[in-house]
Amino acid sequence: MSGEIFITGEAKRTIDDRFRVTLPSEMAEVISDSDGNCILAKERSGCLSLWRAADWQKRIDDGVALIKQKIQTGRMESRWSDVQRLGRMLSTRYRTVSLANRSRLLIPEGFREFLEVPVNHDVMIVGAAICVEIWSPAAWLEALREDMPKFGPLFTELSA
Amino acid sequence: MSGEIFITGEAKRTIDDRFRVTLPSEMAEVISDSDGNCILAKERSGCLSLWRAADWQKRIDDGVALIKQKIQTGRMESRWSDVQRLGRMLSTRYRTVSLANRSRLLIPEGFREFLEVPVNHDVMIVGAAICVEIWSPAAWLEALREDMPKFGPLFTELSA
DNA sequence: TTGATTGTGGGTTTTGAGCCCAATAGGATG
DNA sequence: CATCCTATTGGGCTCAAAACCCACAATCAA
Repeated sequence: MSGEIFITGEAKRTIDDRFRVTLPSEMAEVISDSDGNCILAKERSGCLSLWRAADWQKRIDDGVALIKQKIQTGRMESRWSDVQRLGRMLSTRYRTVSLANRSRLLIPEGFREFLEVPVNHDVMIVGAAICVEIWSPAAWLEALREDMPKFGPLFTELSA
Repeated sequence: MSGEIFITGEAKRTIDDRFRVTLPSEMAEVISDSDGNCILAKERSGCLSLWRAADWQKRIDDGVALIKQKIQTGRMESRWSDVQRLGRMLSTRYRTVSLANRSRLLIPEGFREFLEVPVNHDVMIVGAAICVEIWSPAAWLEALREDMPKFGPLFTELSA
């Protein structure tokens, strides 16, 4: 993970009639490489994520390495959550996309239904530290309600 | 916490049609840095808070810096979904804002609905010792009614 | 080949944030 | 009481970003 980045910020955008979204320029800036390319992944229903290509690759490699190591040392039995996470990651369908004019993303066929947002409706663009996420408003509210109470403990734990 | 500050005071202001509020000059003075920047945070529905960037940093950015460092040194490999989740919550919870003319705050998109005060209506600006709070009148009354009875005991306890 | 549909790259319009200044109000001062 | 000063507020101007619109290319089907 190219660690210098830590993306935060929140913005509302609307999907135009051709399934395009304009990302906030700062986010587009950090997420895309010099050709304007990045990785679009299905995160969960109602949510897509955008990654720097290098980070995405690293994420997969690291995950694989981690699991291999655990299998070898016979520690797999108690860590099914990691296996699950990896499986999810690998089976998550993703593809490379390019941002037109450095900031306009066309949501490809196959990802549209997954996002569950109809044309000419709003999405939330959210910085998630290591990636940028695109949420349907409904899923976003749901996730907030679910995760907000965990904020304190999680912050304490991760920064310990 | 830069301990020399202890903000008190109360004022009524109205949010203008461009979502601007003018802070009492004494408060604006103490919470903003030399560039007029400070941190705006979502406190609870109906209440926003303003912090000196330096103080906020003590609370949050130190932790973020630590997490960044952990990411860089590869100590977050198995925690990426948690990092994502945390980043997401950080994104919605706060952002840095700058005060125009040293005292006028533009309430950003995303914080407006949270405050629940329509344009051209009043808010209460309240000094809360270490930060400045912006309350919707309804939430303010509610909080007062809730907290007032505790004031005596609390004051006695804290000043003992 | 033709026409419809979708992707792509512009351009233009509109919106909103930042900045500035003017008008008002109210307090302090001489 | 007259004057000055400063805090607050309202509104205008400008610029950049976002939304909107259109023209063209590519693809595919009839």
